[in-house]
Amino acid sequence: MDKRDHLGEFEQLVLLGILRLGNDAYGMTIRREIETRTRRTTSIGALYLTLERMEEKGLIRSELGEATAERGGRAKRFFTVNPSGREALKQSLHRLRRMAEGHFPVPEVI
Amino acid sequence: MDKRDHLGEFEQLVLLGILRLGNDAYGMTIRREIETRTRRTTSIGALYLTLERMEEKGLIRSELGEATAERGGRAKRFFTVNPSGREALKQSLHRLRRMAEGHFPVPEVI
DNA sequence: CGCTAATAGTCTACAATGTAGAACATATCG
DNA sequence: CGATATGTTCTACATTGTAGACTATTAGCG
Repeated sequence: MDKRDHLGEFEQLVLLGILRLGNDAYGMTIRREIETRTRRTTSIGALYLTLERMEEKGLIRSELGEATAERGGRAKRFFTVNPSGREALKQSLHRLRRMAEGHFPVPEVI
Repeated sequence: MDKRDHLGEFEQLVLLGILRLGNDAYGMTIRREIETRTRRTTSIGALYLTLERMEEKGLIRSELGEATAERGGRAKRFFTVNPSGREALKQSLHRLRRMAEGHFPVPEVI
């Protein structure tokens, strides 16, 4: 029931970032997406560490992309949200919604 | 700009709980509100510690109520959300909204 | 070629938040 | 009084969040 699947605030943002980037979600783009949309700075280390931890928990998965294309270029590591990650996000937003409703219009989730 | 005012997930829930309880927000009721609305268990220690920390940060304030009324009863400590707490909550939900919009219908904040 | 700039990811150390549960306080009721 | 109910404090530790230096890899250019 209470599977200790609580997501931190940053984890929520990262999951949402991956979802919105679709098949182009890797470290750099996820970071850019979060910074431009939320106007909040993030350190690259914080991001990768969070990705790492969420992958260990099975919320997301990653696969190395082939070589590169443009200028600089180390192989990219693309991230995808797993069903359990989607579920955790859904639950997390749902809890927030239940607490906010009636006071703060809150999001319908998924 | 980026005042490191990031709220954790639990902090968001606690702030919302206080807001929704109005003038009857104290430890026990806040806890009950969160548990019944989100179906998530909380330890009493976690709650008070979070309240303590948010008060130190100036997000909320508290005042001791007079004696009691019913059965058992130690003096209650009532909590109120300060303007800065309201603002932090607003910003926090806004960030989430910006990341979710287009994918997850998200809350209009305040 | 060999160097520099550009893009991307790893590692380490530490701060802030989250979680539990026992202990303590205080009042009512029988 | 002692058992019971309500409420808060304290202590110890786990999980998340944050930074920034460091490493890796490739394109462009003299």
